[in-house]
Amino acid sequence: MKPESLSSRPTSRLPREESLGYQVNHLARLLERALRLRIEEHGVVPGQFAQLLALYEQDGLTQRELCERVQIEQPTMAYTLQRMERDGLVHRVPDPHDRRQAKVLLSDRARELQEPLVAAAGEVNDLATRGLDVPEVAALLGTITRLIENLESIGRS
Amino acid sequence: MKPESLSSRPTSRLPREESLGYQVNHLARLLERALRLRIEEHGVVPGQFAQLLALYEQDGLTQRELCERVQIEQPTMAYTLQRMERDGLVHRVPDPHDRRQAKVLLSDRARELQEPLVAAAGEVNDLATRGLDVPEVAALLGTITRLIENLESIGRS
DNA sequence: TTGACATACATAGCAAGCTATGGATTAATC
DNA sequence: GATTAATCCATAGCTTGCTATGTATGTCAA
Repeated sequence: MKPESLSSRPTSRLPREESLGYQVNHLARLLERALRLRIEEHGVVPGQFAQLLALYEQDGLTQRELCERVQIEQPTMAYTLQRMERDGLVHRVPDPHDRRQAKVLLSDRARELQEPLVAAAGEVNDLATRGLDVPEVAALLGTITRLIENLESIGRS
Repeated sequence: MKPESLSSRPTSRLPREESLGYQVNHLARLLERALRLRIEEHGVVPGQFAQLLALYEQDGLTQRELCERVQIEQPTMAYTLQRMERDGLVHRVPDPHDRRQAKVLLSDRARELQEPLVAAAGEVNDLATRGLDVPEVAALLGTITRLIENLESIGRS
């Protein structure tokens, strides 16, 4: 009995329900929507969320450091930081020792949002994983991490 | 020993690595990139992929029907179909019985792309799931499906 | 010290997703 | 039959992601 990987199916058909890429994309959009509904009252949008989490861990990172931690390309980060600055979540302080870069610092408002934002993310997680037991969720996160490692390793090989 | 769900953690910290939403978003972007690199030679982009799969299953769907199958909002589909028409992948034939709608039909070129596109998706799936055994991948897809059902059910409740 | 390379950030242009809204056509109701 | 409601699609405006490219600053070597 052959393993029958997804790519070795006999015909050229590929139902969406069996397509990993489609399912992951769909899930990502649903999670983003659920998060958006719970954080918009705080004037935050999903694309700013990971940046805020990173700055809660360590404030004053540079744009480059944020890119590495959040795993977002630099131009995307540049625009996101512009919107976050516009929305009063961060401000940037030029580094006097290296005028190419600037430290990104949380505003007071952003710091006050930490609790409700993390709570909102927890709500979404709980909602999404309703009916699943703890090992199942752990297995999910573990498998996702392995896929991410697989996909990131191709750039480095 | 308490279950300790993601939302009931003691502090207000939420490492990205433990955040379901972040990890799923990250994985989705990596899968999209891997697919893009493999299909761009055929003049197709990731956002057109699910639509093509749906039309390979059944040609001549309306925009509305495509939205339901691909689970994309109607305005997004409208723009994507415009680009697909521009790129010579589909054309639209007005329905004489209901002038509000039109059937979306695959071009010859699009039909010829079915084999290589499905092969490309298979390659990405195999690459992403390298080192995982078949039950592990099946469990992943099954769990993802359950999360999708959980998140979709909130709109209907 | 200066010319070449490297690094940090910004900008342009595009894709792909969303919500909100509008216009045209069909269906339903009075 | 006329009005109202529902349906289908298009458009506007936004966010979030990407690649490609430009500009300014810093670094290093000749």
